[in-house]
Amino acid sequence: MNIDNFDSFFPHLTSRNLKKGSFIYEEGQGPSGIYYINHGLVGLYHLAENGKETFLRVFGKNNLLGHRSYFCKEKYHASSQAITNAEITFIPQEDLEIYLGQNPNSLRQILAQVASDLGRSELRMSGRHDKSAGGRIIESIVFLKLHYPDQLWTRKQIADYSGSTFETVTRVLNKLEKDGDIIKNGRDFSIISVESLLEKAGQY
Amino acid sequence: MNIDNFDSFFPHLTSRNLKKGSFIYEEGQGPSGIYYINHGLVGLYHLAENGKETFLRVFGKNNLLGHRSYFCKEKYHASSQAITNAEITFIPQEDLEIYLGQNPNSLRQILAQVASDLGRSELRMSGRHDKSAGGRIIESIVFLKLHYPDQLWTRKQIADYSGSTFETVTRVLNKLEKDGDIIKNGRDFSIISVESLLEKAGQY
DNA sequence: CGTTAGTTTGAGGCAGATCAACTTTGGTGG
DNA sequence: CCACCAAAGTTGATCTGCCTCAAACTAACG
Repeated sequence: MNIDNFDSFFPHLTSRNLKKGSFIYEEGQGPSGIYYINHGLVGLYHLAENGKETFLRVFGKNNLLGHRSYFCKEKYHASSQAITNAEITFIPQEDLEIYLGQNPNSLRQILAQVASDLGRSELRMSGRHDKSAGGRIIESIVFLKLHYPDQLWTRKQIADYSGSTFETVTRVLNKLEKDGDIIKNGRDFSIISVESLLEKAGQY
Repeated sequence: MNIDNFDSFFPHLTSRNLKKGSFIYEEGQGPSGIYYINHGLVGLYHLAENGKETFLRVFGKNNLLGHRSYFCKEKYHASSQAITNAEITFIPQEDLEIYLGQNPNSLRQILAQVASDLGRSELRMSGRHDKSAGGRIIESIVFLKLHYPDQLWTRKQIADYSGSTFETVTRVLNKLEKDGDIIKNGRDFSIISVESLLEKAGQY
């Protein structure tokens, strides 16, 4: 939860319904406010010229979106896209600043969130070199499944999150099922033991 | 500059002199305040169990250090080490909170810094997969040399910053000199044209 | 001027990306 | 409810960037 008492503070703002796959903003644009996710999932993606995608962050119910660029006054460094159908509310700069003025504690909460995300990002960056692809894939499925258990994550999404390819994700998933760490059903799968997986990720 | 009027606000705090190579804090410890760098350079490093190091961030004169962990109430996710002889001041939680209460704008400045660092970190993470080692090395020497021109960066430091190895850095540097983009003198080198380098980084 | 930390250069190997062909899933509309 | 089909997943074969290992060289400092 990133904003306290959202509904009571912004009763005049209207939400927008997004279909799965639609974009909220794109890399290079400049923010004029921030977004609040009423429900649904949104992903932040960086797309390189050569077509390679990196899945940077996931945003869910009650999360803020677009706040990083807003607070450092930069253009968006990545694009945000609805992973599921979603409902979001845009909070224009004017309303946001009034809210921040009346809720001095909220800035501290946002700072805590961004600071935590920075740590996570730096550890993921480190993992790109001090861990194998398999280890990163295991950590990624643990993260994605634990935080968003109801979501069916595709091999491509797991690959883009872990810094790998969907073929390699397939192979790792097959091995994990053979080892009894996960159970596949259809395109989805469920984790048998998080502890066992994380232990295996370290060995990789 | 991360803190306005540092000297006038904390006249009672004493600074500490650090020799090149000494550690300020280590991964896993919990912060009880933050550090202010009076002068010198400090590096933030993540060290993996298999010995691989990642050079996460550089801190220079008047920068804050250790603020990320402080504000999200996490343990340090990496270790900070003096790159040069340095002088730093520890600001205990108590003093810091008084300062923040009297300078509401400072929190916003720190948030802007952390938000900017998050963007940079995520783009570096993306670059680990959508750029070649050569491209990342070129971007790294441009960043390090432009921001800290007086520092002699070793091949190892450039490698750990770019996500590569010092042998590969050597080879890239040799090629860049052959192409006339840099001039080596001793262990150091100077950049002839930033534009030319960045263009080359994209092609890699 | 000795020492050591840093650099250079070459050779070889491999993790995992890439390419390709095929199969399965699950949603859609008739 | 079934037939269809696009999207997602599987599997195997190949290829390569750059990491790793090794050995010699050199700058820079006390």
